[in-house]
Amino acid sequence: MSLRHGLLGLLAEGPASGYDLARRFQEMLGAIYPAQHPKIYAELGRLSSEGLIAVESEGPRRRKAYRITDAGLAEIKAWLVEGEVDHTVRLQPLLRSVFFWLMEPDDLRRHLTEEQRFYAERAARCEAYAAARGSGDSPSVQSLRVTTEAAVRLYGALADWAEWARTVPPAGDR
Amino acid sequence: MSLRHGLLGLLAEGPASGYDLARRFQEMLGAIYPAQHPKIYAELGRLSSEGLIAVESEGPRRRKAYRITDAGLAEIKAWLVEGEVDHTVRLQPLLRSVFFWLMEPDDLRRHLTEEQRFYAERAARCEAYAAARGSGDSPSVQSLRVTTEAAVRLYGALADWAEWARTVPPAGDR
DNA sequence: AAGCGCATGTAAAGGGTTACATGATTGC
DNA sequence: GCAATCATGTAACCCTTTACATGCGCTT
Repeated sequence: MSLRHGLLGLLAEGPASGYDLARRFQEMLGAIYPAQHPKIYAELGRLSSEGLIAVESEGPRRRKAYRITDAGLAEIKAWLVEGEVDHTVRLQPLLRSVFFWLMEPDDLRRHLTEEQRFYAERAARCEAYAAARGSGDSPSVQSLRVTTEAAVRLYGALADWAEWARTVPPAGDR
Repeated sequence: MSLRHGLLGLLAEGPASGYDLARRFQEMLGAIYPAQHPKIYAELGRLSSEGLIAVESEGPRRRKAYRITDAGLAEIKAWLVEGEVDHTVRLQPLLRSVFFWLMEPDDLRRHLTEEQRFYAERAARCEAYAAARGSGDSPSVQSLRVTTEAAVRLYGALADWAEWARTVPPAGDR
């Protein structure tokens, strides 16, 4: 249950609506922690009923902007320090790689080329995203750059791996 | 639904029981694709009723060993070539990093030190696991080494990132 | 007035974890 | 005989995604 704290954290930067938060989760956090709008609206409802966030304003098109409350700020800060870190990783592409020996060499090469392209593109996108808010110096932007750096390294590592895997196994083993 | 194909893939190496598969998922795939036994037994039941695997033998303690059928082998091979690759990544530690600016510098340093230690240890474990089956040359072992390489690179990248993040932001920003 | 993007939700289904439950065999 | 480990399963719960549904407001 970290979406809860993810929303609190984003709201700590300033008020936002469910729609805003969904968009940010999609374009900025989609690469590291995707979340869809139904989950977000549901969680916002729960957070609000618990007093961790509150409706700040109602706008056109029945837009509801939430702001974080003192209790909410205390909650996210406590979570960051005391909460258990969940190190779970679940990557289908790596599971697939366990079974590469079942693939025809040609298919495998194609697959790895495509994977490499995909990861390189993601890494580039994350880098571009970071560059876009280049000079911003607020604490939250600085944190975001740290996150982006992680994403770039992560996807870079996977891209390099895919390239390595494509060339290293001496063509057609099996 | 990739657990299904994960099980088929492991059974392609040879017959195994649910217990065996659960153990392998825990010790070898736990770092990249964890799965618990209830899910595994349930999926084995489904695969079996669909004729993709079959009970090979019943042993002591009502152990049931499954083997993959021709249909099952065809299914996993088709999946590897035609199946959509799911590139979803969901890493709580990276979500946390978006909110580093909400932490006290001391707490953050402690956190990053612990993270670095954790990832370095995981990388080392994966490396050790690969070294343990060092000389094996069968196709499936070779694939496993490719997977392990990915895991080592991945966790290595995260360890490096944590170390970098700890030192780079000039001590106490905010 | 038509169409797009904003904005919020509900419902159903799928995927996964945790806790509970049970029993057989082996080694001490 | 006792404990540990092998071995399988069920039930309840939680989390997440996909599909469905609706309506407002702005632009052309």
